[in-house]
Amino acid sequence: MNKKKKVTIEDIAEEVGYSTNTVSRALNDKSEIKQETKDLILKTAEEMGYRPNRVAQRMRAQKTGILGVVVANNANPFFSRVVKGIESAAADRGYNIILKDSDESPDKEEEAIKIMLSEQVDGLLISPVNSEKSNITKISEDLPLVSFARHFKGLKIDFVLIDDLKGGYLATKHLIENGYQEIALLNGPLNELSAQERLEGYKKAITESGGEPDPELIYDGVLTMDQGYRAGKKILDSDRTLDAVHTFSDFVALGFMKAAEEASLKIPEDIGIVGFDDIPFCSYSRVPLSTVHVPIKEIGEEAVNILLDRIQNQSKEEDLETNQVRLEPELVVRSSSGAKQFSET
Amino acid sequence: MNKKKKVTIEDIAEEVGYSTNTVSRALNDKSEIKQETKDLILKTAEEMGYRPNRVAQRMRAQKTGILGVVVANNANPFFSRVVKGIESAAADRGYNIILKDSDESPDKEEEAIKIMLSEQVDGLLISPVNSEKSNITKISEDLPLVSFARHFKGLKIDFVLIDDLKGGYLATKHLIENGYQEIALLNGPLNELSAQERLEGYKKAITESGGEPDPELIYDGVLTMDQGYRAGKKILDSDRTLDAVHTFSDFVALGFMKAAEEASLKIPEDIGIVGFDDIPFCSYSRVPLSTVHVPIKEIGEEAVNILLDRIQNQSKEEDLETNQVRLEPELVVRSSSGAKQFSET
DNA sequence: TTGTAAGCGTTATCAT
DNA sequence: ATGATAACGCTTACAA
Repeated sequence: MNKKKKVTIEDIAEEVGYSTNTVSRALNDKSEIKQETKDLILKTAEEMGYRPNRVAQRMRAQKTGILGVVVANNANPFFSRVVKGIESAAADRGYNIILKDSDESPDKEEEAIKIMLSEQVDGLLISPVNSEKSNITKISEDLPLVSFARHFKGLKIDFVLIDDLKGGYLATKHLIENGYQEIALLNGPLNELSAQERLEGYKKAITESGGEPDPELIYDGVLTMDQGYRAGKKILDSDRTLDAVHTFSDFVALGFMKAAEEASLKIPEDIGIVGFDDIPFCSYSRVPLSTVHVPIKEIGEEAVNILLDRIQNQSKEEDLETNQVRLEPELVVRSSSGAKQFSET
Repeated sequence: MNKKKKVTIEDIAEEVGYSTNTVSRALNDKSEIKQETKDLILKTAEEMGYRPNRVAQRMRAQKTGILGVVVANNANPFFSRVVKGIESAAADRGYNIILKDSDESPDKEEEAIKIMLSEQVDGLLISPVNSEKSNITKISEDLPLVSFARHFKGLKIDFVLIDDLKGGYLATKHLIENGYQEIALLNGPLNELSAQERLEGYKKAITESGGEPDPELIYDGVLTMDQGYRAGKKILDSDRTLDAVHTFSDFVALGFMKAAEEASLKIPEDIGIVGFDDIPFCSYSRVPLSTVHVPIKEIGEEAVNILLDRIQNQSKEEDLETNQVRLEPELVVRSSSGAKQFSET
């Protein structure tokens, strides 16, 4: 029993005594064909275990039905859920996805994009590592491209992301309203636009309340749980006082929370914490984490929709305006914030 | 500026005045070619922005360089990290992956497999939803196939998974040794072999200690955080006494933990909890979660290695033995277990 | 209603 | 060292 069994349209043709053409017509349910022959062919194909060869179909169609997905880090639950949303939305519309993980590395990202190009993907979905990518414009001229969760700074490229400014604003304002006064920001890497906007939101909330942002309370490049933990250790160990923190992600918040507890700080009495993303674990952390909820699934779905629209309108006059969507974040108050006003007014 | 710019080997041939053949040779760095022409061709290709068309290459090579990955649920951090491991290991060896999420649905899984077949993937990696899949043997005759994290019951199909029996045993034994006496098992769906083995390990530990497994303490089909929470509610609300629980996943444990705290139970004094998987959040839950650590990354890597070995040896006499690997789990004691002996002896 | 033949982009074989 | 040609499996004009 050898492993070579790939049944082709020709094998079927031979079997039933019709031409490959007729077989193809039957398989694709074309009109001009006798019901009888069609039935026979379909039955035979089934029996022989025929599966259409997508590679060959592609070769003809000059379309692959594949969407390339370059994710920054699939080990991050936020991204893995977006990916799931993408896969599901794509599948609903008959597309498959090729997944590459850039692992937050610009080099791997570039390599991944090249591969996607070679793969002839019909479109590309990407959560860029670096928002200042000069050559991406060129690529997007040839290939429908939508960035998700992050985007390219100042470029006319479709994206779906969270209104980060609003997110940062909401979180900070919430902390202020609850009496916290020295609010730190553990921001992400500033080369990411989302981090830049988060910072703006943070500043806006503080300024609006009559305060003034204190540069010493602003940290950037804190991305992982571990980094959050270590940053927490360092900050809480220094003589810099603070009574609240807003972080770039729930991960970071969780890490910080651990550091805070190790420093014997009470949450939320001594220190308020507000994260970002609303991953499922927020309700299950040591102290349930207040955070900014983000419609993760929708990010993937929207991104796929926009991309497929663009793919399907590719042939028309290309006057499609750039489609830049910002989904609304929402504050979710749990226990890690909001008690300051009672304990200290 | 139209979006049609796909440069082919023929375009290059025309440009440099050589045949497509020569261009191909230059591109593939074949020996029989003048250095001079090669340089010219390479330079021209670069300038024209040529990218090899993988679809066409595949058509010729009758190999795709693609591995199909059917994951049970990419929103589950355990799986998403395995997927990351797979993608990374595959990329290292020059393979791309097509990802499909079966969403724990047998129907979607079947559909996904069909698609992979059509995609002509060189091999298939799958975490099966249902371990009793009769037609998978047929498929594995045509297509190199390795299951990961889960496997097909009694079939001669390669797999990489955790020694679940040992995992269940380790966790239960640990609880027993720490003085817990009524240990419940919140098991996964019993149609999964891993759940069956987990149960065996649980029973083995109890029997070994001179006890007898109590069917009333064994629950199955508890898979998600939410289900863990609701199961916890129900169990703790009943008059059935218990002082410890071992769960099918950390998720379930986290859900159960929440229910336990809502029932004002002290962890680990009143109730001990041991999860499974060791997802990164274990250290960050309300009470740091004891669990059974699983070498996640290695699962993906091993699976890819085995699969590629099989792919590369496909042509040889197919006397390769089935390669069934069980990676060793390891007990990780945190705070949610192990104090019973002190508080109650 | 069915068959013939061309072509998608690439590479391998066989000439030259 | 280079070129012509065939072939991979499929779909689609065009013929019959």
